[in-house]
Amino acid sequence: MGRPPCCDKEGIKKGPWTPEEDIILVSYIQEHGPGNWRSVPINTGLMRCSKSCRLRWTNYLRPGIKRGNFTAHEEGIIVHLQSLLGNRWAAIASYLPQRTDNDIKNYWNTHLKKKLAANSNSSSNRHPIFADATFPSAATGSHTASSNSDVNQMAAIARRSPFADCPSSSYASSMDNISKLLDGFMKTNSPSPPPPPLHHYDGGCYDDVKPTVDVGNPLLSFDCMSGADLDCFDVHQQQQQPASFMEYGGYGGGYGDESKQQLMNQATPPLSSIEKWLFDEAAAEQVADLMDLSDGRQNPFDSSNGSDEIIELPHVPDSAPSCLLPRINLFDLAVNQNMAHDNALQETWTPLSYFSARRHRNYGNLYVRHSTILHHNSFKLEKDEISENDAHNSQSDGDAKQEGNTSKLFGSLEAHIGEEIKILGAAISDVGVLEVNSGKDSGNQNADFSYDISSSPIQKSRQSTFEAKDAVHAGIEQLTLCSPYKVNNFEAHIVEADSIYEFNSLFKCRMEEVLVQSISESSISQPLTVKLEDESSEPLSSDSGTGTHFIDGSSVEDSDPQFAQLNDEALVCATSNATCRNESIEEKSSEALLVGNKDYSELPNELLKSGDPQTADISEIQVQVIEATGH
DNA sequence: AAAGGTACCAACCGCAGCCAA
DNA sequence: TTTGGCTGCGGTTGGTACCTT
Repeated sequence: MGRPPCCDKEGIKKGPWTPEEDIILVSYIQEHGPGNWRSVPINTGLMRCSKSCRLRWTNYLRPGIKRGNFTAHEEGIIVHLQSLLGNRWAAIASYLPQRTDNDIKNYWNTHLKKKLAANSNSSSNRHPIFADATFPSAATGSHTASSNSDVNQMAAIARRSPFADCPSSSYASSMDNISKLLDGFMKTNSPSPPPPPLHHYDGGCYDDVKPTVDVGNPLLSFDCMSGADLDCFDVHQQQQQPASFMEYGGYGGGYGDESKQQLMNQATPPLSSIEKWLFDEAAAEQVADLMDLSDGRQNPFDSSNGSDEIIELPHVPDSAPSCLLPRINLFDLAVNQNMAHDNALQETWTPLSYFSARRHRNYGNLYVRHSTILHHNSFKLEKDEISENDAHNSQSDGDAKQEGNTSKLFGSLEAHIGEEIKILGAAISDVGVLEVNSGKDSGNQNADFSYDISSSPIQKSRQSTFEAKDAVHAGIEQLTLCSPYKVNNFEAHIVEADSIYEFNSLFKCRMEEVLVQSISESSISQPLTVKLEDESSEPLSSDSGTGTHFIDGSSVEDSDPQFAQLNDEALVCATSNATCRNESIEEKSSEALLVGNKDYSELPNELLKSGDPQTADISEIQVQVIEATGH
């Protein structure tokens, strides 16, 4: 009868997860996919219950999660949905794919609730948009779940929202593309079968989720209840809503017009006006503004703040100091080996990971290609914390050839990769837009672009720079990411989006996937200790005899494979060179890979000019491959 | 500088529904 | 049909960092 217990109660570890536990879990899920949580602690050796593993993955490790720094738009959505749904955080989270229910719940309890309470004391300052609205009062139905005063207040506000005045949204079509992304990610990275038709993006890339919009969904029942009053809305606009919008909430996931048509032929519930308003960014921002929900915090990674300052990322002990260069090169994390090195440590390692992505910012007329080498020194092997058995179990599927490295791996991972996840995640969380395709096809000419890419400088430069090489998906923007260590195979991940905003979402998701993948694949399957060549050593590439390698590329496409080749050569070298593995790495000078394009020489200068001790020495900059084109 | 208070959030707890054995 | 594990969900707690006095 029943199933065997997922885990014994005794010996179960509680409390905060350690970075090495995270890595074990991530690498396991990377290989097997999420689900079957009962087997996770058994197969990985994690002393955690399955529930804890699931929560850790769902709320923290899962790709595509955006953490912290809720935008005013998100705040508006949360407030509005909370007023409609009550404390149904999972349902609310389903409308914010990058946020977890736990995160939203915490944010509500710690921020929004207080702001609403404060706002309730000054309700006379309500924005005219509410005061003048004549929205029907249908939301007083039983589906308005919450009973607290905050909710009632917000429900009252919601009832008076001016849906009809809001322009159409691009938000929901983002969900459509995220579904595509999800599908692509499943095909590419998971051995699991493709998801069944009724899936929608849940902020992660695997999870099966119940359709959010169903018969009992208050957002729909709302309209049903208030149908008599719908005449006050722009029904025509509703009818013209793109199919992708209709797919939101579990009806999406298909590719192309054919799939969309099929989906349209399904029993798709009518789009409610409240949804239109809900997903409309402008409207949500209005809500946020008028509710004065923003606490004025400024996202340090938000380049829209107009700052050109170099942002220092939190320093991780024993790890490489990092900084961000807004508007210039968000992903080039400058490294100072000296600061990171600790001679007292007996075992050190230097994983050479290549994190490459192309990214075009729509600020400053710069097209920047980002390549980062994360260079670690002096990582101590914490044998007390991670047993060899743990390490072995974490690789239970075999990889005997890597067995000699496992203890080193998990010892080395320590806090650093975990922190790296956070740092890069933070950087990823507010990056700009990647490549933008220029064309528009006839099929999309009527698409309601919330951002007119045809008039953007991005598009113009895109035409001159990338048109020849990249596949053209007319009418869309296109993002191409090169997964680390797969550049030679060039598994390009092409994501299509209908707007700049979608690109942001998709890019964030994809980059985090790439990051996880790079950790799982490169750090685990690749040797962990990479001896960097100093200037007197044998060069890694025949391109250079000095140890400094020049990638001569006239374009991003040219330099990218060269860079990857050099990177792979470095790894091969480390693999074949046994002396690279277990010796303490003494002070090694770095190699600088400089693009042979004078236009790229400015970033190191920027770093030098910065006066930042962490970045001032160009010899400490591992790699700078940057391209600025056009303009 | 130290102590106390507060804010934040990751993680746990417990419940309910689902479903496999 | 029954049993009990799995999963999703919302509420709560405990630890840590920050702030105030």
